[in-house]
Amino acid sequence: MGRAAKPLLHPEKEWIEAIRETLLDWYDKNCRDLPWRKNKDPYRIWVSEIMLQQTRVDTVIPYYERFMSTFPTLESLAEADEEKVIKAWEGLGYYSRARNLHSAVKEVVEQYGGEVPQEPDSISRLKGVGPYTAGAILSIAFDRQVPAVDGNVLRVLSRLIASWEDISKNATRRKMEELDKMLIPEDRPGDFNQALMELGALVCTPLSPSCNTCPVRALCKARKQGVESELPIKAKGKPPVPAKVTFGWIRKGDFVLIHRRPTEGLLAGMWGLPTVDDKPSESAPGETIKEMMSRLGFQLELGAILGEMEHLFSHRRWYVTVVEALCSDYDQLSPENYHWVKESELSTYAFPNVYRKAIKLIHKNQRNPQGIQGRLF
DNA sequence: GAAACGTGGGA
DNA sequence: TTCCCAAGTTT
Repeated sequence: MGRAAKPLLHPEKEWIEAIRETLLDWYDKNCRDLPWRKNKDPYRIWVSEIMLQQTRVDTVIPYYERFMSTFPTLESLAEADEEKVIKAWEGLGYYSRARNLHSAVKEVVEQYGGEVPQEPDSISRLKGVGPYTAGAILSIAFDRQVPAVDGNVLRVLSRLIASWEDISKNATRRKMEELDKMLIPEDRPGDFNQALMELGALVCTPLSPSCNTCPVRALCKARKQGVESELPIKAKGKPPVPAKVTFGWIRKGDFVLIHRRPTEGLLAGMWGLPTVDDKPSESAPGETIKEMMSRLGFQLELGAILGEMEHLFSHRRWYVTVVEALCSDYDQLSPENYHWVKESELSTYAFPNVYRKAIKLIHKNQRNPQGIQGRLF
């Protein structure tokens, strides 16, 4: 029995009407001109919604433009090789989104004649389409009266009704979906859902919300109670788990060796530098090279330690040692499993940001070799 | 329910 | 530097 139980279940009729009118009016005047708002092509909306998962609008825009010019239609994406799809996604992160989207689009071609299904049950069965994305596509592209509750909506609604429920909980999202259902007007479901999100992105921001310019400030219960900066309640996530890894730096002339990462786990199936998770028992560089040899399937000798760096993922903290590994017989390498790429091309492979950092580090230490004496980690 | 899954920006 | 976050889904 939270403090918000009553308003969640019984919002006043007048309040609902006022929220609808004010928010839609505000949205008409303030909605941003975004590339996926050019028309209501469900495919265009779909791609944008997948890219926008856990990702900022400004980050998505250039990827979206590039992706849409590479795969302008649902059919063109369905026909594409996965390699090409991943390539177009490279740098955006959460790569299973791209794989799931590709597989779901193929399913739409095979099972639904290329038409994005308009029923909640059908669209929700597509890979990568969860409750939010299903609601977003259905309401925005097809004007179906379906809730689309994302982080923005959770925050905005929590403040509007002064809910103290933890928005990181699944149960809270489901309750907010019920509330959203009651709010969505029959005539403009897509615009209303987008208005809620737009308000969250532009006005009702996580930190220091701009209540003085908020169109619905007079209707906001958190504002009325003076608790807008305390809401929403969100349980803190766990800090990234630290781990030590080694990158192998294997050169042949001007080229560097990359191989395909395992098909499961972090950066699954992406091309990258040979990477070994350092277990405590084999944390010495020599042991790590042995591990790398068995991974790659050919002889290697330990070279110099080229540098050390830290990289932070949302859920993992990497302490990276870059080790030069020497190969005496390059001809034994089969081209299906390995690629030789120019150092300058390396940053176009996943994960580019880490490799840019690594290359910079290597160059710095080559200019200043006495800088690296041994392992710091 | 909890953990896994990326990246880049801002305070 | 460090932490939090941004239009979540899958296992």
